[in-house]
Amino acid sequence: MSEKAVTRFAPSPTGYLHVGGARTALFNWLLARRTGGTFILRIEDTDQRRNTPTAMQQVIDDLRWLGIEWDEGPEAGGPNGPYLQSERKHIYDKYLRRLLDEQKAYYCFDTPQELETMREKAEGQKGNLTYLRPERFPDENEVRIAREQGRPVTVRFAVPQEGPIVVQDVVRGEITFAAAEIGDFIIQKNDGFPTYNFACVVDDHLMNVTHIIRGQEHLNNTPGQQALWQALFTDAPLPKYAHMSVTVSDTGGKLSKRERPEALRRAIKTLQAVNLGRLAEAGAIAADQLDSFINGKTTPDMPSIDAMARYLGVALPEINIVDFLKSGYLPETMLNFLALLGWNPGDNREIMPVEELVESFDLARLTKSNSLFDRQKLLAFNTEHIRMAAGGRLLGRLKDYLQVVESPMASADDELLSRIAGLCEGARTLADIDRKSRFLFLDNEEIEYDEKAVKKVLLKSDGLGILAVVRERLAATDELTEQAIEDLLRGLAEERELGLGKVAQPLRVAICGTTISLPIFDSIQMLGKANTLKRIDNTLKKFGTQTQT
RNA sequence: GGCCCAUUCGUCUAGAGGACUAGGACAUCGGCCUCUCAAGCCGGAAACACGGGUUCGAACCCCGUAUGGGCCA
Repeated sequence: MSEKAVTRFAPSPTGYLHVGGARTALFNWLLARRTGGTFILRIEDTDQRRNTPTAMQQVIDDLRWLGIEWDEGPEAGGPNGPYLQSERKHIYDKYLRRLLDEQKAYYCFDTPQELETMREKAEGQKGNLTYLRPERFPDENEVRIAREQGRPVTVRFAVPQEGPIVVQDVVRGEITFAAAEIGDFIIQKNDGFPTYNFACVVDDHLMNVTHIIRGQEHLNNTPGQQALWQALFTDAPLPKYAHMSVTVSDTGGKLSKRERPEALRRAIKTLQAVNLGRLAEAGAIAADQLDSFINGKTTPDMPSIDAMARYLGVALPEINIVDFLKSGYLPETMLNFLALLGWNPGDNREIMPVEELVESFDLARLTKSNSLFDRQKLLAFNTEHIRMAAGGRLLGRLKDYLQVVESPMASADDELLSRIAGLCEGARTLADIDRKSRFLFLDNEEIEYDEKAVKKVLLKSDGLGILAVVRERLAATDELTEQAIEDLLRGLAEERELGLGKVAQPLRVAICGTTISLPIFDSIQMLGKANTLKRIDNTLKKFGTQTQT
């Protein structure tokens, strides 16, 4: 792998970066890094309707979080800019002119209805729906007339019809397409902007891209792009194409952003007694918008979806990179896991730090078949990466996370957070750490008691009675060190011939409201004597009258 | 509907004609450990889609079928 690869990631900025896009970016980035080459970020924003103003920034933020840095692109600059296709129109116009002058492309003025008719006719015959090239290409005068008549004006590439088009794919080998199957595709839209198929060919050449790694869904576009490249840049060698397998969802089909709204829709339908008024309010949308969403007609934007899910307390499947961030995954987990979806190092290694991924990466080892995105395995990877990060970069990751989810723990100092993180060995996500520890950062009166926990631990087996004894003994202890607390609790358990759990659990529920927390001895020590006693008192007072069960 | 791609345990995969009694990981099941949740440790079950060839020999090569996926509509 001596050749320095120039690769690119070319998202259209339609929203957050999702896992599929992140994987494409990762593979291109890995190859560039592996070969000491260049990784370019190019924004494909020529579709005027689909771009949202903040979307590019979101994609940039997500890539940064993952640690995928680009050598050329927005904010980074570079010799082949601009890197926003919307700012490159003059370049595409130049190449388009040349194609037109050389009779390699031609204008057409078909209305959508006419196209539809042609299609139906084609379907009736053989089912081969390629565009029928006119015998004579329209001239400028006809273009002017068409414009005056208000007909759409597009430009099509005249795909050379001699011989089959053979694509050399790094992953799949030789793939042959009949030229007639491809059909003259549109390269400039009525709005004057180039289509994806045209712009990316021009840009890839101008940016000296050597390798195009992308999803299999682009395979069928490739012969057309290849023919275009050859028409445009006769002598330039083609870039190497590598079409990766697609990542499919466990719900079937390609992993898609639509899964989150769909999951929410299902949840709303399944849940009993949903207060729709409140729900609409939570999502900051109008009642009729909500109605139309529930009926599958429209989809509100992501913040609304997220807010409604939070209101209902349902967890939506993570799809976008930010979703994983918010669920407490580490960026190195994502990189590692995504890399292994469609690639492997050829031995039994699985958990790998980023540097190892870079060192081991090899295009020849891309997998052919589609793979399913397995969240359980992701969780296992995260557990492992949290373990590896412990004592090092975990602290920084945890702080970022707490900030993002606005945890009350976010204000804690580094020393405390380090100690807490140290007590969370085996945590699967950063959310686990937050969940087990945030009781330390709440006011005594803010504790919410989990109903099941109270029933099981306090109201049964005389949990409250034991708690009262624990309270007295804690009060009588001068200095609550972890050791002192342990001795106290173990002593009591032994005395009563109980397991430690029978003593520790009521205490745990008393101080944090649930049965899940940091180790109890440390918990008490960190909470401090006064708060601990106060919380026990609150608990005894609140549930003391219900002991007779 | 047309074209393209794929098919090894439930899932991700190793395997590039004899090294395969098909290896690993996640999940699952059983046990151990245990103050909770996890984690950890030990053990088990679990796959070459099907049918034809080629070959002394096929998970591996060829052809069909089936299934899944993608693109164009």
